[in-house]
Amino acid sequence: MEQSNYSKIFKALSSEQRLKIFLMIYKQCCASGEQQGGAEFKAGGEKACCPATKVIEKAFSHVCDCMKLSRSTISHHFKELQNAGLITCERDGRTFRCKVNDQAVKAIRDFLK
Amino acid sequence: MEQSNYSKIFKALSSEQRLKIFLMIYKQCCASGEQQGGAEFKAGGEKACCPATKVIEKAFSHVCDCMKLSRSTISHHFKELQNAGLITCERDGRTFRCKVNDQAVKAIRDFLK
DNA sequence: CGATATGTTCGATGGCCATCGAATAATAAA
DNA sequence: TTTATTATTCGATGGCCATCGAACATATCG
Repeated sequence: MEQSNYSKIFKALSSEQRLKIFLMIYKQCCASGEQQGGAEFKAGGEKACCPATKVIEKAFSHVCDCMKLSRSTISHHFKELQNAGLITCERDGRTFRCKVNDQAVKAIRDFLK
Repeated sequence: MEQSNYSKIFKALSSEQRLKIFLMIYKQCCASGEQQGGAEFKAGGEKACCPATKVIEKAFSHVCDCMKLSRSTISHHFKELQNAGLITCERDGRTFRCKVNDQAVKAIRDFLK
């Protein structure tokens, strides 16, 4: 992966709020859990953890519940994470499906190897 | 490592120029090598590669030679990399010693583990 | 249909930041 | 000591960006 792509990824994760959102999706649980009670993502009713390929439903709503940011700001952050290639999202009716991009995860893991 | 620390690291690496500088130091060779002829860092006369603990001398000068940025800007970028804990630098007379911080490298590698 | 819930888009705003050149400091060489 | 080299600091500037609220769009429910 090219340097400019890496700087894009790092720029996307350089915002503390956006990093939190990304990790919420990545871990499939509320990143502010330790401080605020640990509301968890429900992935199709399960309580799964860490398989990056898993599709998260209602990601947007859950992030809204966990973070004190306006909806428009959160929408913006989702878009930035998509633009950096970190996640892919898709709407179906009122459901917002979302998953982490495996390639990006691999790229991050391969950085400094 | 805490999320806020990670966002600091990622912020430092989110600038394409700064990422290039960091990788120059990390790899101990000129990051713009492919495009511009590959002037190399001389680490005490050797032609070493990738041991993060190695101290690089005259890092500042070499970066100045490799990049088209003013010295003040490069000085600023070195400072930002230090503030993020990615490198440590030290002046001794006219020599500028510099090395990558192992802990930071480990933290980056452990991200998403 | 009307009401409610859920996301998106837009314009504004305030703040941060990459970059520069000039001035300064510190050191080495002549 | 004078000069040249090298790095830091400072102030200015232009641009990007995180955030908000309002308006709009879309979909579900009653």
